[in-house]
Amino acid sequence: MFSAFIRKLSYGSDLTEADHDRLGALGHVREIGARQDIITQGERPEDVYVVLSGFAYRYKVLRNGKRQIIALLLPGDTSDLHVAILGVMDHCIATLSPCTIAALPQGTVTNLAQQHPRISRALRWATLVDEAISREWLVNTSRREASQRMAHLFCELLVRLQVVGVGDADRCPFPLTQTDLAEVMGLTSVHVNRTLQFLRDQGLITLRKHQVIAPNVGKLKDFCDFNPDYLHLVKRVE
Amino acid sequence: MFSAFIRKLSYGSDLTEADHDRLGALGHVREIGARQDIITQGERPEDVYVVLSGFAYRYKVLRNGKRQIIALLLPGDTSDLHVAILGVMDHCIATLSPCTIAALPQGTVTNLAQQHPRISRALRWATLVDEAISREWLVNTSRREASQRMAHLFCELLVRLQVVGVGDADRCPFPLTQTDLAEVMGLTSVHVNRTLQFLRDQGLITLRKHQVIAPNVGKLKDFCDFNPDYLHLVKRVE
DNA sequence: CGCTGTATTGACCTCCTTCAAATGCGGTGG
DNA sequence: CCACCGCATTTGAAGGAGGTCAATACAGCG
Repeated sequence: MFSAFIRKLSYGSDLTEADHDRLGALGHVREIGARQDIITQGERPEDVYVVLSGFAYRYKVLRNGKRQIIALLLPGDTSDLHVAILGVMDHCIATLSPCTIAALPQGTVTNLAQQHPRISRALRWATLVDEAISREWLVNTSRREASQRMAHLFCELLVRLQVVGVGDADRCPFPLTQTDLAEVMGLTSVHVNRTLQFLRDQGLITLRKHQVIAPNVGKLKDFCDFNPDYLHLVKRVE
Repeated sequence: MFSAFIRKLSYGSDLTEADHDRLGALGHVREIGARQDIITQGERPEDVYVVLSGFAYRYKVLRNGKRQIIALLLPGDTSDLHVAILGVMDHCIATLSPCTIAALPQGTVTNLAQQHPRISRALRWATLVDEAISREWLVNTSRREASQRMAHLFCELLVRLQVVGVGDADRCPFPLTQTDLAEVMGLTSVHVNRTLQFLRDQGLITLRKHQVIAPNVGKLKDFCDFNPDYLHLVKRVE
């Protein structure tokens, strides 16, 4: 049940079997339906959340009603580990598809990190990767036009999901509607629709039945100049 | 010399006088000229950098030559505290104006955090704020049009600089050229120029002699719907 | 006083938005 | 099995925000 979480963290640190066991027996696990808020802006978070299955996301709403999805939380991803320090959430986290979520009390995480250096390292690594992804998204929305921007997102998803054992090298689940996708990409849903048609015509991406299929992943990566370095997935050699 | 750093961290934790002293005697300080790379993509960072004076920034370059500025590092800001974990930089850090920079060996930071819980807390707070800013920038470029986007940046800068005692409530140094500003905003320099004219005509912002002046800060904040919560500058009450 | 980099302007183009309507589709109840 | 509902996708037409290219003005500096 925690396999995605453990698989992901393994990229950040050489975890032992004992570490796996510790990570696999954490917190209070529950199922949450699709499109439910887990925590909202202004709230004071008590727990750290780990997505065990399903897609969740972070978002912000502007006063004019526009929404922006800031991050996708895939299986293995967590909400902010130290978030208690900030006191109050400056954005919301919600589910996109039905999710399995583990809620760990802040103290559990702190203890775990203090007592087990490899886990501590893995968690800090995960935090840094989240930041790196956030930076890449900023570049993506600022400097790539719609079609490449969207292709880049799909490349990222394919890699991130592959890491946690979801989907395949050339296909993966994708529970977002085109409207959701528009809120990720900083576009309108109309333009998302047209861009998807373009990508399909080019043989780059097909979106069907809540699944993304990339007939030719190499071509897709070339098209958007995808460089996965920012995901920091290389097994470290020290 | 470390006053900006200490002032900033004071917002994240109740530092003692002793903590101030510890923070004020750190690392190797040097002056760096304007527009110098401090560390570049692909490099393996040894040190953590603290900006003591001047403006620095993070940026990424795409293969098509387009650049995007991902973050501004103002006095008191640091490069990534745990960056050694990632191994390799996925972006560059460079100076914009002449800067005073302190370079702390990774180990110094780790020890400091381990031995002094208040400092540890302050540093983690600073990291979280950086992330929050990054998220807000994503929203800003994705969902606000040029004039509001730019106004929002200036609001943020005024607040952040105020915190570290640089500038004034309605004015602050601004060493960016319009081309730099374009790379921050995800626009072209031509459009930045026209947008600045618009903002000036509206009496919102004047940019002169490497200084930003906001004749009416309230009006500016209203114009772009600025909500400083994401900077998490409220002194905590626990 | 000339040089170099930055700011400014104009004309034109295109990517993306807006608004509104039409089509498709999965699920539900009869 | 079909009719219907609500939601998601698709399409069209028109407009606007911002990009591109290229020339000009300006300012700081040696």
